[in-house]
Amino acid sequence: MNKVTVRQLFKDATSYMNQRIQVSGWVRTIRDSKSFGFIELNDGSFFNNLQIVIDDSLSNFAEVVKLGVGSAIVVDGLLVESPGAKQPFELKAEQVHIEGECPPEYPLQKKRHSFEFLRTIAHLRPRTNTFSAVFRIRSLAAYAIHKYFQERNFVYVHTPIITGSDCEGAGEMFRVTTLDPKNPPLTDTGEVNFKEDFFGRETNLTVSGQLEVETYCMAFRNVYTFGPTFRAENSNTARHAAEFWMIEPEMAFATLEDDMELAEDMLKYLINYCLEHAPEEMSFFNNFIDKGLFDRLENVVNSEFAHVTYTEAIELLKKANTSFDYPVEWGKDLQTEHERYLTEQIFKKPVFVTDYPKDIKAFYMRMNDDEKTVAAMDCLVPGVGEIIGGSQREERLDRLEKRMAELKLKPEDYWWYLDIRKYGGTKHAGFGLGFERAIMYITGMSNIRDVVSFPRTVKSADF
RNA sequence: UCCUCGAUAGCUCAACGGUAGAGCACCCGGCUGUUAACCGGGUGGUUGUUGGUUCGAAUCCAACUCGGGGAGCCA
Repeated sequence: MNKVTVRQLFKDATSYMNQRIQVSGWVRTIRDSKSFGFIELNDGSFFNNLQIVIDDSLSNFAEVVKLGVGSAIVVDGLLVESPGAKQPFELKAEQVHIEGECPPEYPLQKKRHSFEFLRTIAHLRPRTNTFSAVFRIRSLAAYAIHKYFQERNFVYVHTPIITGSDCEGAGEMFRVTTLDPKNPPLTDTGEVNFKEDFFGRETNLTVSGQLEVETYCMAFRNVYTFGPTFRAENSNTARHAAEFWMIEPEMAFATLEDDMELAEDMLKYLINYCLEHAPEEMSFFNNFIDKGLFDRLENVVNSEFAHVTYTEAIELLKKANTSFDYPVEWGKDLQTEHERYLTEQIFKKPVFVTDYPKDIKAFYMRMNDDEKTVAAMDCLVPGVGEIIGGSQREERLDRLEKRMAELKLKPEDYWWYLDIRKYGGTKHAGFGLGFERAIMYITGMSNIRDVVSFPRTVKSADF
């Protein structure tokens, strides 16, 4: 028997029309009458279901009709054109083999469930329309990111997950240790003695691969990391997870302008790739998750991103005919409401805000000639706000050391990072894109917990 | 961490100080082209936890737990 996936059928129905084929998958719903019935079968290969027509000529008709939603079956039958309006073709079953029954207590019903409930059954939710679509997009997007960078000869660098650099400054870290928490070895002064720990020092899960990837940038010119990162921040929002993936490209001999060009181009490529390669899923999101999704994505893909300096943005916000909850003032970071006003009301498209005051940005960002601002950029998009943050890095050793001293960072903790400036340093720039936030933006899903297979958030690490 | 809303049947919700209910799911029956199938009947509850107020609490109060939305921090 010719084994076929539902994807093959939908992509090339004519090759299989009026042929005897075998499909296998899971029952999404059964509608039955006295002597015939219909099964909606999803085989995982494609977003849409295949309609199976069954009748009492089947030896096990009575048994098949009683199958619960979620049952696994293998069907032999004839592919025919469907008289029904909702599907182009259907499979007239000649034999239905029951692989795995699904009892009535199966939590998924054929009606809509709340996302909150589905989070409690994260092991079953990929079987629903929404999560099937989300995780196929997530898979495609991950591939598209590699494809984008590989086609441009960026080298993929696996930066470490366990890191000994405890001062990346990007947030609270998760400790990695094999010491017994009830009885740790102590030093003479009564502190925990990490010299006796597995690595002989304090180690943590990485909060960013940037510092490490910068070192490979000085060897391969254009590089990127794409992997998990961890933040032990007590952030309780729909946009934060303790474990998330980041894309961090880094380019040598590049300026902030090159950096923004890359960010804009990559974002557009990513969106186009998903629209092109998962049209069924994307239409589903546009119809059922976020009615304005296509308009928003097309606006991003077809517009030149706006550019504005932080200082100009402050002026624009001060002139804005709106009262903000937080005051607009040069030197203070832009609040969420300010960012959204800029991108949604003033520019109505993605916008790069550049050249922030040095005091609200990281130590490694390149000092501008005005000595007050640094060559940083945030990319703000309508609907979400900040999606990308990047900068040109400070390549001048003396300036970097001076800045670190101001911030009371110990040079010995960064000896290898400073070496990069010492030995053939060049100007370079990069950015970080939160993968989950990109997926949220592309799908219209509004909670990060619903774009991660098994999300880890504050007080929650089930599965 | 702060503000705010919420937790009632397997799911989605109603009942707002006086007998805990509906739709869906599930079970039984009917139906020869359904598509969130339809029609009839039925099963299903320690009202998140603990304590308090009251003749009486799902309902009012307090604490806790968990969840939603917003904010901070950020990606």
